[in-house]
Amino acid sequence: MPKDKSSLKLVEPHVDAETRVHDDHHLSVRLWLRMLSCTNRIENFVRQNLQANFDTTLPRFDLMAQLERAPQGLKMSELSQRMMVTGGNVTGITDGLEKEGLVIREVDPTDRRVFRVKLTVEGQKQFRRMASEHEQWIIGLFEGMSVKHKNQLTELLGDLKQHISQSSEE
Amino acid sequence: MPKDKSSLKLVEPHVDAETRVHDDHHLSVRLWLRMLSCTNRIENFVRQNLQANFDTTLPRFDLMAQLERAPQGLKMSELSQRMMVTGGNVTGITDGLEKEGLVIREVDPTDRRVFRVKLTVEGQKQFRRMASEHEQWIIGLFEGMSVKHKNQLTELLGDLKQHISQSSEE
DNA sequence: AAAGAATAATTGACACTTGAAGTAGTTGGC
DNA sequence: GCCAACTACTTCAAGTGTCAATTATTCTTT
Repeated sequence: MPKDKSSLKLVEPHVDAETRVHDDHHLSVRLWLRMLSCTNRIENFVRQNLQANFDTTLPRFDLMAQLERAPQGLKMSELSQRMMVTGGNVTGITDGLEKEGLVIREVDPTDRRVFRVKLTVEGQKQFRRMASEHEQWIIGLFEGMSVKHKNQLTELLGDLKQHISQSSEE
Repeated sequence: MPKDKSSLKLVEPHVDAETRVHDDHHLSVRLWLRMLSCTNRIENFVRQNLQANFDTTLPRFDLMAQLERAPQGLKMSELSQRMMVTGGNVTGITDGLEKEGLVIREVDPTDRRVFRVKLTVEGQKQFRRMASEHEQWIIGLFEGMSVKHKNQLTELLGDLKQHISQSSEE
């Protein structure tokens, strides 16, 4: 167990080496746990509202949201990538939505391995109804926070996202 | 209330009074999506590492983490609350861990409805091994970020958590 | 053109998650 | 004491998620 991590970061100069290491280690974990906790709360809130008000689920909503901003349709693999889930998963969710007539698989004429998934007219209608309520929920959850703080938070998370991409791709 | 249908999209910057309000509304949604994206990436990273290095899962790890800081054991309902998941879920995860001898259900002598769930000695050993690696993963993911920014982020998320608690409890 | 590698999507096995319904134990008012 | 309401936990069905294996198609190489 390495005790010497002093090379890690610059820290306030008034603490001794041991405390510095200790604090620095736990700082990241604490931050992560807090982030997770916030996200989970919001996610649960949204999930419950989607269920109660529209009898649908977050993944379905997510998939439809991706399609809404891609009117030309998306390949299954593109959906998988954008939703950050595996391909097998996308198959299942698409099956469900297609069965309800909200989404359609169209064969790509240039490559018969590919499906282009699109929102149906019905799907567009339903999504728009959901999206505008969804926006209100989110605005409500964040309304206790000033615009300035929201911007700060957005920016910090942007940085984080950059750094993560580097660290986790090997 | 805006009849605007493009609620989830990022909008190109037209700059007039109307659009500014519009953007202001979208600020919260954008923030939320970014937060979700960061959390998902980290969570996926941790999940994969837990699977690859310890052949276990995040929920199992989570449950054991809760027990580790409660040596007197926890009731199923307490676990459910702390992990922010439903009771039925905790039953399943506990079943699995108990079957592997990492966790044990002890009957509470004062109330025969409740179980006190505890880590076994074997469970403690395994958890400590996992926890110290887990900490390194997290530190690694966040190491691109300065201590100052980590502190800022932690504080902003703390505020957010407060505000959310108020908004989402009715 | 045929063999082999690569890509797109699906399938199946298993784990997690919720919500609703069910079982067992406890509590409080009569 | 008794019974209704409440609490703690489990069970079940359906949806979500992963990974590994499979099928179908396209690309590459010869």
